[in-house]
Amino acid sequence: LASQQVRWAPGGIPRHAEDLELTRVLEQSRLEAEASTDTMLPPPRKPDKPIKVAKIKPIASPYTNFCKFERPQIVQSNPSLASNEVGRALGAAWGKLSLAQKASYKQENQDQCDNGPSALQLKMARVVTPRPKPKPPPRRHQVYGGMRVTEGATVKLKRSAERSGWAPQQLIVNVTRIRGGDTFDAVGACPIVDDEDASEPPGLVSEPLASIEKVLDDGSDQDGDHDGDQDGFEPERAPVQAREQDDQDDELEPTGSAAAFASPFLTKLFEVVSSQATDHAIIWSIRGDSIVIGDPEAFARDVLSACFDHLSLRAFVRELHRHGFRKRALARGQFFHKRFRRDSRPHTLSQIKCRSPPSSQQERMDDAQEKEAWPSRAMYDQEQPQAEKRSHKKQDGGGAHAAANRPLPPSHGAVGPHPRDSTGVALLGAHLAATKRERAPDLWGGDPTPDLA
DNA sequence: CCCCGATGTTACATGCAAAG
DNA sequence: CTTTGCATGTAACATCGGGG
Repeated sequence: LASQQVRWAPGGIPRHAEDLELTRVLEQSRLEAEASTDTMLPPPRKPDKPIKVAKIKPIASPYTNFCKFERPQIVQSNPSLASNEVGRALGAAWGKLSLAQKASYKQENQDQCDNGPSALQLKMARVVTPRPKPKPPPRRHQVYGGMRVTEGATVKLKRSAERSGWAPQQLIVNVTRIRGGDTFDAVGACPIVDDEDASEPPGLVSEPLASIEKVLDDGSDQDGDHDGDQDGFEPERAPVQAREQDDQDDELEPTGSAAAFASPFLTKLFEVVSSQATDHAIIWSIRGDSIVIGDPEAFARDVLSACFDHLSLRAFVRELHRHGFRKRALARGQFFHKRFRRDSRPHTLSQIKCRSPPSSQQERMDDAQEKEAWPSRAMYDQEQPQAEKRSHKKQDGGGAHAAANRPLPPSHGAVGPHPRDSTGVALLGAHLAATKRERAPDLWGGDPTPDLA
């Protein structure tokens, strides 16, 4: 068709008879194609894409904030720069900043977490239109005090001052759903206290313990057959139900002498978290399924030195990891383990196993024999991206980035020094390590940590 | 429309080795 | 066995162009 050099008049109308013939042929083939598709089975449906798991956004780094703010300005002043060149320019500009200037971006970053829009964000709002933030999910409140609560009710909550050490505060919330146990979801909280400075935006009633002060407006029936009973939850019976559940647990898993094998570290940790004397430093989360180190400095100063002999905060975190604890996403200083809960029993703690490196002679020999029996084991450990070992991470090994860092298999002659050493990356690593030591110390690890103990 | 690459930094997770 | 230091890997951040 292209060789026929069809000439079309403006408006798409062919000029000559040959063009008319061509049009007729094309139209006929179009009609035939349509007719054939009518009788054909529909094309096979594309396989459904894997369901994307919502990712929780971590805190943006100071450098990210810096780029967010500076990138538009660099692009505006140098429109000819490619995107990678802009990134390079950003890196150069970041390197020229003093520690104080970098810290200011970190401060902005912190503001972003604590107090809503920061000065930097407001400044950037003129450049980039921010997306509307999704409505925050209802907060879960723990209830004690034995007052009956129904869905739809408006209740007046009182923060527990004696446990949290915070100023007592009263709030009005709407109960949206009875969760069972001793918690319910609540929205629309607003402060009703005299202290105006203690105001807190709706929906941000958070954490520790709250007790029901008064049911202001019970939105459902009063005869007791409210929706909350669907879960079998009766707030005034909650303590009794908890005891009954504990008894059932005991029947299923008799304690026996198992408690004697619980790790001393876990036993101490459980005592510390449960003790009210250390509530200023470490507490249970509101659901009782994770520990919250609210004040790392106080925790290191008052708790670690007293209860964990010469254990620095960094080592404490490492010990948590060794026992299988995980950090809660987006929650600094909050760790959880499925068996380590406020309502855990001693035999439950004993089921938490500590991961130890092969320390004994026999274990070392076993390890060596295993490597000898299966020489590719070491290669497997290297070849297998850690993302595959960690079930919660991506399965593709990080794409080209991981492929670039992945060592060559032995068949490619990767015997002797680590391949990184031959690529100059080792020098880069040394440089990074040197620059890392110059950073401000971080109490949570990674950087040189003052041994507060 | 979607995905990938490029850019530098940070936080986090984990393995290994050494010392006590 | 405990504690610690060091090394390493990975994901995430924002943004644009290019390719399928």
